[in-house]
Amino acid sequence: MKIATWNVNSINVRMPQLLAWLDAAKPDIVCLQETKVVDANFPELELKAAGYDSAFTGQKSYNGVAILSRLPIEDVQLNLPDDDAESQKRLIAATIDGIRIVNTYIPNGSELGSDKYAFKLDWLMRLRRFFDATCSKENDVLLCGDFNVAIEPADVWNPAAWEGKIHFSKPERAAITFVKQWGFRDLFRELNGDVREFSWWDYRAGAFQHDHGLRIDHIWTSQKLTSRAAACRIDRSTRTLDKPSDHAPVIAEFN
DNA sequence: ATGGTAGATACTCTA
Repeated sequence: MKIATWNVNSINVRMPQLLAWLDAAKPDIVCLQETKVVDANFPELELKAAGYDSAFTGQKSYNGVAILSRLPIEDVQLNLPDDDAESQKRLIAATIDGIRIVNTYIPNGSELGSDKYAFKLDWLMRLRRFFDATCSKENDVLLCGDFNVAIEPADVWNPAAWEGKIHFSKPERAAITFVKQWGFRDLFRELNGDVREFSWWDYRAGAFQHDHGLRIDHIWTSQKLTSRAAACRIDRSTRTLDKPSDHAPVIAEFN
């Protein structure tokens, strides 16, 4: 069982790359973020023709998340429980092959002290409450997506320069750690030790060419599911393509 | 010191 997460930064722009990548990487389940399309325009039929069912929730221009799967998608849940119809589309959950999959596009936060930063911290508290209220850590649970937070220094190309900046400030790291303490393991660290690999590189200033990146795209698993994990890796190949997403896919394999 | 690029939209915002 192969499960991947990828912030595609517009599914419309990335569709040719997504289809080619599905064909090459052959994941069973893919969680997408920043689809940037309303539901009426989601390319459901093209993905079905490629062998994937989909569940999605999107909005115009910003945000938007989707789950693609070769196996049946059950018990789809959209948004956090206290969201309303106007809320930003940042969470979709579903059960596939007995695994509760929770796909999130955690708010960027813009800059420390901003309204968006406060929204990010609050969103993370609400995400923790979502797990307390709706999931059991005795089950197979997987949380993945663009977390917009680097957890530890090894997740940052220049930790000294990034300390206290957006994506690596102490309040963000404390808030995401509180989510983790629900009962998750960071699967990439669990399986790869202290290696320095990144999942996102800014489009500007040749960041990818210099490997000036952050590891902000994550796959976290409950203890039960962690024990089935065989591999977790970041697929940098998509970042070398013409007109790439700024994020690379992260792929986990389970026995 | 506050640029650099990309995407969607509509003459700017978000990342």
